[in-house]
Amino acid sequence: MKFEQHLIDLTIEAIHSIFGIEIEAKLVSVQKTNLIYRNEGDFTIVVFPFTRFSKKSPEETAQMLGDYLAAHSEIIESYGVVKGFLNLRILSKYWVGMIQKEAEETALPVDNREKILIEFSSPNTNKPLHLGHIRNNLLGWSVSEILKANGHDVVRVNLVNDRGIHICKSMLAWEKWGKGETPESSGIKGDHLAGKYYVLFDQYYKEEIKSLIASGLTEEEAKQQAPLMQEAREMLKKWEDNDAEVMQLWNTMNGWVYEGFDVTYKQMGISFDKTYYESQTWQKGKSLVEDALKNGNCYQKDDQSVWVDLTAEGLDEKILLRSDGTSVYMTQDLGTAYIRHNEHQPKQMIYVVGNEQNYHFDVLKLVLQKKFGFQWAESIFHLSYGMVELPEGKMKSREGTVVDADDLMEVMIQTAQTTTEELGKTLNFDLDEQTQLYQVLAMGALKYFILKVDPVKNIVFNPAESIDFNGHTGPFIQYTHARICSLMKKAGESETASNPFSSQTPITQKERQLIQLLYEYPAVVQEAGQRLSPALIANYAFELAKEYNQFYHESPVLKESDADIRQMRLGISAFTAGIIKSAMHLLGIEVPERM
RNA sequence: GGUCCCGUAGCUCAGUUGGAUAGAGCAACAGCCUUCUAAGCUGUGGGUCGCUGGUUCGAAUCCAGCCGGGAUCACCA
Repeated sequence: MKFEQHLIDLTIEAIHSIFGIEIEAKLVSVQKTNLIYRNEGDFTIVVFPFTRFSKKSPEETAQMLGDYLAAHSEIIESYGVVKGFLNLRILSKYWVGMIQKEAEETALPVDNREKILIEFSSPNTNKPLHLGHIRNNLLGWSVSEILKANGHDVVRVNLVNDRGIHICKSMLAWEKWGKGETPESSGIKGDHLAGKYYVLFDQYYKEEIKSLIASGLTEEEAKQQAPLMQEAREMLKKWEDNDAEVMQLWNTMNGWVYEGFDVTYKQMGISFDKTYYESQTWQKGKSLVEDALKNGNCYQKDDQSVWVDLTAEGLDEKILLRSDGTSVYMTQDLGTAYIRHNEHQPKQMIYVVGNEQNYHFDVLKLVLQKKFGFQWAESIFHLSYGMVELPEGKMKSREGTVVDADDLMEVMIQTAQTTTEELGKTLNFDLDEQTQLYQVLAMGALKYFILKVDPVKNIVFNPAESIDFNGHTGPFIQYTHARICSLMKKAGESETASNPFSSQTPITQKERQLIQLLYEYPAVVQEAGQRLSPALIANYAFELAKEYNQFYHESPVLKESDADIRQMRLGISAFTAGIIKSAMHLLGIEVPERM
């Protein structure tokens, strides 16, 4: 920051001149003045570190420093001392100019052209998306938008887990109890249809286990020997052998699921640049492991299973190939990472995956790097996020306590509609506009609710109470934007000022705060990019909207007289609307022009 | 048990490289719509920043130990 730097330089000079001591810039702390003391300054210098050699009290030291700075800098209007804090008030005519220049200098790069791959969503094809996926998808989308805003070349990637025993269960159940039923014939969305049969499988499977246990088997034995499970395994085997009939069923059912996912993703407002399917990458992992076995970086046990030893790295031994030679989750992920890196050569590979898989990614990275010798594995970053839990505890798909993504979004839209109608906001909206608005508000509320929380934290989600439209919410910010739009419209085109901040215009305290906040936006986006944190953007947007609302209410009605002030306020409003729109875009949230 | 994460107001969350009297929203109470959108604004009440010690002029923030909650340590994905 140029402005802070100027004050730091000046302070170093002052210390040298007053006390005859050269100090390091590190010792000088310049910060925005705490809001409580804003009436006496814009910036604050902390003088405690100087008392060591000033041999005076903090107050006296601050006083001396203040005297010097006021005498030697033309930009300082006045200063005040509170304990060891020196508060500096900057002359308005300099303040606006400098803060504007600063913003230009920290402006976001248009082009950083670092290629960054980001994987998110990663669904299974045996059931529809749920609340957990919603957090994942929103995070992934927002982070990728933030990285784009920082000038990076972002590739959004989805990895569909389309093979394995889980989808075979759905297929088997459909063959047994639902043959002939299609999304068209039943009117059920494709992914929900697959999910229906997955649940059905589990029900009958449980019954089988129960009766087997009753006939004297242990629970373990029962689980293994249940006829349904054995049939599912056979089906998986047939799938791996490329059996024509099974493959056809697999293709059909997965096709239904993808159609269903498309609808959900569209409703969520997200999309991908590339979709990978595990059915197309799992073999690569297997061959990588086989190579490592030959090179002695993995080892084989007596039962033919293949392992990797990570005890030297402080982790455990990890299985990579089962005794029957088939691959496990880790094996597939190794292959996928390899293929992806070869295809894109990215500078960084981000995986948006829940924190329950922290260990998995530690292992993945270590194996690639230390055992397979791929230096690029360093570029793997696991963007880990906390679980979404319900008030009753964790969601359990088998107990039917999962919150379905489609259902939740539907409920949100209905709530948006009732709330809006109760307020009588859409009386002169036509039907299309109404539908559009409810959609935008509902998704805004949901997305904001999820994204405003730091990703590392778990979220407790109460479907009935959690999502509101008042207060610290997406709709509040959307509302602020809509109100500005309406204001600008009334003011008329001619008055949308291009350069609102003429240095002659007097500025109130509230206006200073708001302007300062507006110009911080690029820095916030940069930090959000470094920390991969949509929450930073979300909280900034709220603060800005709130600040604007206060400004709006404090400002007297704009009359035709006072053209300068009127012009400036309109300028601030237009500027605010622009930043809100941009910030919300980074969260994947649309802002309506009226609501 | 080992490793990792979390703990801030009744609830949901912010809290910058350590800085001033720890902030919002919700909920509660009291006000504000002849004037640019009241999904808003203003005010009141509400805190042992999990506990204890350490470093520092100064700790919610850094360090150590403990307490509480969660995740993970599968021939599941």
